[in-house]
Amino acid sequence: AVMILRSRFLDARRKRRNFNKQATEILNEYFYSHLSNPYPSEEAKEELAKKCGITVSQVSNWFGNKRIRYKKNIGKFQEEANIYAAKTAVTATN
Amino acid sequence: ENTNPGSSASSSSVTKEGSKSSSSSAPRTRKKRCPYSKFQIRELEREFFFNVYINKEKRLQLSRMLNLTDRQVKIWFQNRRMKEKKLSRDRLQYFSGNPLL
DNA sequence: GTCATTTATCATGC
DNA sequence: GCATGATAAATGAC
Repeated sequence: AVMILRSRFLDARRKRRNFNKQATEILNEYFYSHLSNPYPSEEAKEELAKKCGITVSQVSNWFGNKRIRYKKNIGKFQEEANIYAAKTAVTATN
Repeated sequence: ENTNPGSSASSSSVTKEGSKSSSSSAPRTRKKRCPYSKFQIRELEREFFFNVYINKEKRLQLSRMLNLTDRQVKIWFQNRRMKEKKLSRDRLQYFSGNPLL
């Protein structure tokens, strides 16, 4: 029984499960409100991880994937960018 | 399986890439990531089991046997140590009171 | 040496 | 069939 669990998490790697919608909202909010420098500090990562209910490593993975996939095709994310830009436009005026 | 451009098994390929180009062309294109073969991984893991840190002598020996550059073997061990550390962190968090499941 | 990262690849979800 | 999260090579800061 324990052995099964152990071998389960050792390569728990690619048993991918999508994040819930709320977590994705939080991550996208941060990403698009820091689009000029989308590199959260270690402290910011921990806070995001806590709010999203995921690990810090998962936060790092998400930002890594997001940065390169955004850069690779900005047009595809334009609509998404506009949505979150309007939602967090306040930060620019602070 | 593993196509490693620039390194032939039998030829006496010299240390580095030949084109240092006195014409000062420095494109320095990033080397394309090429996944290693099953055999290469097995041998690397075998050595990693004995020694998490590999010395220069065994490194050169391994690189020749696996048809990889000395730098590739060195970097593989660096990445492998980071992977081990991450696995330890995951293990720790899994067995303590933070399942996050 | 570590370590955050970039990039391509992998494996899965849907 | 791509979107998405995680991992595997490769680079660079320090």
